[in-house]
Amino acid sequence: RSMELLAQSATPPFPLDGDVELDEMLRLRNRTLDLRRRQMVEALVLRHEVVRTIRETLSDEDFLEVETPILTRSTPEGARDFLVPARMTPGSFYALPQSPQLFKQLLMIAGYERYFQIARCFRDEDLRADRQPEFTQLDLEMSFVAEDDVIDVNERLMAKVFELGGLDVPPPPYPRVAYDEAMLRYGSDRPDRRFGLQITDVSDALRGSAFKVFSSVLGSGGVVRAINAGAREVPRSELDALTEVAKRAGAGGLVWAFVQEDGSWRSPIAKFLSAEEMSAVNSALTASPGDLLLAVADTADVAAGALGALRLHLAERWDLIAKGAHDVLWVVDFPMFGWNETDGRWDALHHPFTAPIGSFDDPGALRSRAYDLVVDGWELGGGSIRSHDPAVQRQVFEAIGMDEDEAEARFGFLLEALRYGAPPHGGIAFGIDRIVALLLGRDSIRDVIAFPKTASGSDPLTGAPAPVDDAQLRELGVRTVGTAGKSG
RNA sequence: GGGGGCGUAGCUCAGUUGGUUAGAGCGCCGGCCUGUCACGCCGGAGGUCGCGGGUUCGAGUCCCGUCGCUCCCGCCA
Repeated sequence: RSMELLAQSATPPFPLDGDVELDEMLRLRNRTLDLRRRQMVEALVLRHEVVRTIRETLSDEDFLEVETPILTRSTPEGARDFLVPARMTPGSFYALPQSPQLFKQLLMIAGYERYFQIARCFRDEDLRADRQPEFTQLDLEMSFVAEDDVIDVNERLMAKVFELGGLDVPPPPYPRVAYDEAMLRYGSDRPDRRFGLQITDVSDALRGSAFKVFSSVLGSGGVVRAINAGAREVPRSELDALTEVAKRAGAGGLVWAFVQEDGSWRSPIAKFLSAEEMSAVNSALTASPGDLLLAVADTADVAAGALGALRLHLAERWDLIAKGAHDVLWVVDFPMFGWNETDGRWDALHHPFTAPIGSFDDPGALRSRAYDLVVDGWELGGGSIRSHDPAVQRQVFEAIGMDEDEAEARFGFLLEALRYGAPPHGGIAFGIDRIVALLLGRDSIRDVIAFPKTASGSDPLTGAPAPVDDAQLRELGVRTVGTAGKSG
């Protein structure tokens, strides 16, 4: 027996065995070595299995995988685009796609009834644990369908995917929760229902209250909502911390109250409330003596956001989520538009190609034919039935403040295509990175992407983004300024 | 753009109210042991305490600025 030395290794900068938590910069700078670690191998292998299962399942269901362009046209709605200067047309730019949305609709109109793609998408927005500037979607679209058809195919597909990750979830059909219900009960459009602490509106119990905060909020169309946090010893210092959580989420403050034996409250605001009011709130919250009540008075949106954030905070603080518990649901019945305070106009809550339900006379009351798949508080995917009638599509553009010329300039190719008879169609897109992260219980999608970016959008491995040579810029017709570009 | 956390040896971290030569475990180097398998024993090297300024007799520790990593809000049609 003889052995041959094929290659020699220097001492690695960090241990490659075990599951030591390493500095992110160190990992990404040495990604080649990081990728040798068990947790990364495990992630990339499972990722492969997920994509393989998706391809096989959808192929068996007669879906056709079609590639759509990476160099495409900028559509300034929605996320900021990454732009690529077009050398052959100086002053013009390609945009990297935020999603293949329009192309897949064109495929439907062209008669390809079932399409899918494992598509890379790009959005030039700030990063999060679950958001990278480039990410991978399972994008699919179907013709001659309504909501239930899309949901059905995808429930069967996702059930297989969950099984791959060993997720213990009940078989489909998955429950559907209306958007309004999700916002009210969980303070979020991607509710995590693995624990209680549901939110209840207690406005009716407090109308005409002598407590000024309540009366002024309720008098101006706001709400008072509360969580019964149960019987818990919570020191003053922690109540202050909870108040901070609520404030950071936009609330003016947080009311806390401990229910006493006689139903009255031990609370900073107890002296401003009548026994009847306290009793009515208690009963709305089915509160018993010893329970801690937490309430926010504000606009419905702010109250929902603050109590939603508080819910998640308490779940973590008190370790309320059972190990191995999972919750899958569809959020449905979304509003079509949301009021954009900054620009003073309606925005499509989902996207403007989503089919609306209702009358355009009251845009705020319009619903959309959209659905999101939510698992354990993660939005894994979302989709909708689209507008296949060009007249409806024009109405939507108009409602979001886009005049006819502008609609024509930006989406003329879609409106034109719709003129030639579009089948009713709809689809969905799932975040592959999120799915794999969820299956593995990872906190960040960075851990399931071979070569991800840091939170500031850089890649410590290659040094991207980086300045380019003046010569390169000149070739693109870009004027070079000062020493912004490296020379030579 | 805003807020929170972090930055001390190659790695993970500890460093009391500011006070001599800044520590531990793992790793690394040298030696010993040789049925070992998270081996064991002995010895050793290794640190501009992210960077810059300030306060002080004296700063890892306090203040200001800055860079980086990270989480969150805004943003993400």
